[in-house]
Amino acid sequence: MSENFKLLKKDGEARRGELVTVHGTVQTPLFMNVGTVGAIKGAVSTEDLENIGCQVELSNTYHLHVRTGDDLIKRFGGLHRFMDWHRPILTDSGGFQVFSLASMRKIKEEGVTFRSHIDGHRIFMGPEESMRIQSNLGSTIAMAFDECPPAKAERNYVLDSVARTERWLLRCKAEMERLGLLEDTINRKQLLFGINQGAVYKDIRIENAKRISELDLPGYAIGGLAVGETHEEMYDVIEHTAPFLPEDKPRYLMGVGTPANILEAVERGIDMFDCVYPSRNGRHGHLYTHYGKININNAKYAEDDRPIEEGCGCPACRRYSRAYIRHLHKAGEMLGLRLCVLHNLYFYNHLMEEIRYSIDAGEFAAFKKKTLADLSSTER
RNA sequence: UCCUCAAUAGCUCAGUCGGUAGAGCAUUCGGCUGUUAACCGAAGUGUCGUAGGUUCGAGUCCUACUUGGGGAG
Repeated sequence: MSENFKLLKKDGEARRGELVTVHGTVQTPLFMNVGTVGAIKGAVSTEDLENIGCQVELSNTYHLHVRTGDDLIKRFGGLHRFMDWHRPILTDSGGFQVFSLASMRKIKEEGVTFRSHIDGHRIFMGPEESMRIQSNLGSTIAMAFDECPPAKAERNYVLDSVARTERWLLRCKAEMERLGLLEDTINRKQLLFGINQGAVYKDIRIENAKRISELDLPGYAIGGLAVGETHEEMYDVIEHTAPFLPEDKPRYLMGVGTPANILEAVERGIDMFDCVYPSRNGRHGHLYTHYGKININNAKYAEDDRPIEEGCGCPACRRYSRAYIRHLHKAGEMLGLRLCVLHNLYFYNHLMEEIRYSIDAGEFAAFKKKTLADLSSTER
């Protein structure tokens, strides 16, 4: 049994677990709230996150390195102290930016050269650089530096890319071990998670999963999904790959996804999620409810006196009407964005709580079926 | 009273040499999956102030009128 992860119960392939870290223990399955630059976009404070029931906050290595600088954050005692958030933080390695900033980077064996998206200056990041930055940030969980190939990537490219990402993983592990011994390292118990890749090629995914599992890392992620493939392809990859990741380690599906995606992935043995959807869609006025998504900008809500979702305990639903929130959006008021983001984050964290209860009760399959049906309902 | 400038989409305005109209915003709807995203995309909307005239053809040139801005008295 891993010292950091306790698998409490299985209900089919769905898992209830507990992840123990130096920043506290969190309950899985869980959703991590994406705050790329050390803030959830939409004027959401760490106090808000606590009130909403957020267990883990996620930030980004590349973005914090470019602005304001991980060295500065280290001088503040790390990201936890800098942003005054004391529950776990997971830092993404910058690997996703290899994908999302594809037009401004060049990949080599040593690492990746980026053009800064801020001012165009040259930035080199390889496994060691990513580990050092994440060490400076002092995050609870550091992600391995990987390449995230697009879904449509050709098989031979993916084979080369995955092999390189595996070599990078060994370098990440070595650098992490070295940093863990240094006197001035902020979090010497930082957990390194490896990342499975292989696009939609199941055999590549499986072979990669087997090899990285041998490294006995404290957690493993499935990356490179939700980047252009269909939902069916994504579920298929998860279903066939997850069994080859260690049973006694947390499994994190990176960047996913919709409430339905999460239910399907939990059913296939995933424990951790993150996605920009609740925050980004919130800013864009798209709100999640148990009865489907609503676009608060739609004219039909102009005189709707109901809350976003009846019975929701979020700060927006406890006080404000759809009509008022729509008005705020239309007026370009930041409060409109904020209330929508708070609602969506609450919805996601609350959904995870419901998932955990249902697994505890051994009723996940029924819960999933009912929730999926409700989510596709047209009653708003 | 005279001189002058203007009048085109809901709003603010483009509109070439005369060839039957466009933009931004607004409106309506859609998209966003380890955030380059309070973003991006699509759609709808016109008696071109009114009435005449010139011309094969007028938003465009001419005349009168209406309304508004500025100026003179």
